[in-house]
Amino acid sequence: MNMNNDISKENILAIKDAIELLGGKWKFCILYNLQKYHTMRFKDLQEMSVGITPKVLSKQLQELEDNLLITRTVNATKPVTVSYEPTKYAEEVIPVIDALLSFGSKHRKKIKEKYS
Amino acid sequence: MNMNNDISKENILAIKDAIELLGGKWKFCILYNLQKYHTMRFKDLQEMSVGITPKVLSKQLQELEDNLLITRTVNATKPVTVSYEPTKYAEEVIPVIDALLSFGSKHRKKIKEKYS
DNA sequence: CAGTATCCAAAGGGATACTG
DNA sequence: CAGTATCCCTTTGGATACTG
Repeated sequence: MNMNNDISKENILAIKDAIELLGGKWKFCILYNLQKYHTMRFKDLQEMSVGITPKVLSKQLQELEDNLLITRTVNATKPVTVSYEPTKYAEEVIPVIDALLSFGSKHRKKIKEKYS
Repeated sequence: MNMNNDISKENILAIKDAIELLGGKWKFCILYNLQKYHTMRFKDLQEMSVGITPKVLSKQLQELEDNLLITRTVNATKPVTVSYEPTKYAEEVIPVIDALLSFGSKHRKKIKEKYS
């Protein structure tokens, strides 16, 4: 098995990087919501990501911000609100989300058929 | 924020399902290699997934098999060899792998530029 | 060759309560 | 509202050694 070519190795590294960046239980869902509604507040995201606790949501958002995928803006309202938005760079992730969504839907149908 | 529509909820569930199925550190790399070479032995996969231990590889393969994404075939050679192949159904995952690979490559370039 | 067995460390994630 | 603090549990994955 000839695996001694750089392209394969590069590709493997690219996939690993992407997964490291976007992996975990929540990030894709957060990005999906932000792409769909464009701007959301902390509370909105918490309600939409059913089951997530504030601590976990906070951490996911910080990591996404660190990776330049979202921006965080504090609004001078009373009480203070914070809005999150996807960056221009985050558009690069849309194809991944779409593909994941498409596969997930097919898979759910397949499972549904199996047990009906 | 109007999130009370079933489509959004369904989509979120689909994404969560897909990630649950394919998430983790190795599965996408394994599937990438299997799509590329079509058939691989345990040892090949271990060498290509640099750093993976046999125990972990074994578990990933079992989970992929349970989810109907790969097949496992024992060959009556001496010593015994085992070959893994992607199923027809696994073709549904290719778009996800491609998108992930594409994003990962762009991201690696972006990081490389940043620190050069 | 293709795994399994055992042990262990770290990361991820959740429950609950609290704060500016 | 938008988090943080603390505590804790489970899952994931890795090291090492061993087997048919």
